[in-house]
Amino acid sequence: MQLRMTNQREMILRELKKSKGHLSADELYERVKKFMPRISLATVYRNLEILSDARMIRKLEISGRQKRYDSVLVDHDHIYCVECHRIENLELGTSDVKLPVGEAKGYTITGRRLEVTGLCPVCQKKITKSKKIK
Amino acid sequence: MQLRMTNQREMILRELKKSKGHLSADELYERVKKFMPRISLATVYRNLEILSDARMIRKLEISGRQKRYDSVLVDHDHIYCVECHRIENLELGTSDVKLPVGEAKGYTITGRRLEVTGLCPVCQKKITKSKKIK
DNA sequence: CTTGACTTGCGAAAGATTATTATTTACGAT
DNA sequence: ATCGTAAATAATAATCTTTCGCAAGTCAAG
Ligand SMILES: [Mn+2]
Ligand SMILES: [Mn+2]
Ligand SMILES: [Zn+2]
Ligand SMILES: [Zn+2]
Repeated sequence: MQLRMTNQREMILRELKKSKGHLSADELYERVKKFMPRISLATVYRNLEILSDARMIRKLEISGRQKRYDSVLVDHDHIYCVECHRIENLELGTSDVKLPVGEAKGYTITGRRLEVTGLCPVCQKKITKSKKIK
Repeated sequence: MQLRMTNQREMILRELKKSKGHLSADELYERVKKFMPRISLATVYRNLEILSDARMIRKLEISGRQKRYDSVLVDHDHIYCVECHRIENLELGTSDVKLPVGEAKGYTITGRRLEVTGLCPVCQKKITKSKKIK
């Protein structure tokens, strides 16, 4: 099977890269629709699947009900705001995480998913304010 | 609001603890149904939510479409087979993972989720066999 | 026994993703 | 440039997981 670079696929890829974020399929759909009003949500899903199979993007398994997609291909971790569900990249030095490489529990290890959870600066402020009101 | 320990709730809790695994709501439903044929799936979902709010079990945010529930309350991580989706506990020493405590990127850190991915022993064997056939 | 808060079972609804299908399109070969 | 065809699209239906709404049931306190 050979990949064709259709207008839709190109646009989806471009918008994901442009955003620098971790968009869900429907967020991406809303953005792409600005330029291609007739595109279908299923097309966005289909292409995100195809593009991640082709290792041109990454599908993130992350907290929350919706899957998110990342245009950054190099390995990295994420930090997640438990309040507003914002996701940001987290660059950890090699000394920060020492994981069993090779094997553990008889498993052949292929990777890891590390998600640090916390409160983002914006949500911290909101909470501080709401406490003052009380 | 006070929790009542109903038969259904007790059974759900018992079966989750008995399994020692990381069951999804519908897996648990199937098991409980053996003893309580008239129980509703919604009751299982409702109680899993209530029990995890009450910190009697933990709801896991992990790879896969379905949420999974854990009867082990102490902090621990997981290892996940990318082939058969089995999930096992992973006890990592404090020296294994050094994460930014306190804050990073302006976030107030509240926790972490670490998921090591790999191939379980069973799936390794299966793959080795299928290669031999070729 | 009566009251009222907590629960249940059931069906419907919601939300996210995938499948189906008729039609269109990209692109290598002619 | 045109053609043939496999790949892709739009629209829609279907599926899967989880939650919701509500009438009926349960239980503890008074
Ligand atoms: Mn990222
Ligand atoms: Mn566990
Ligand atoms: Zn936030
Ligand atoms: Zn496996």
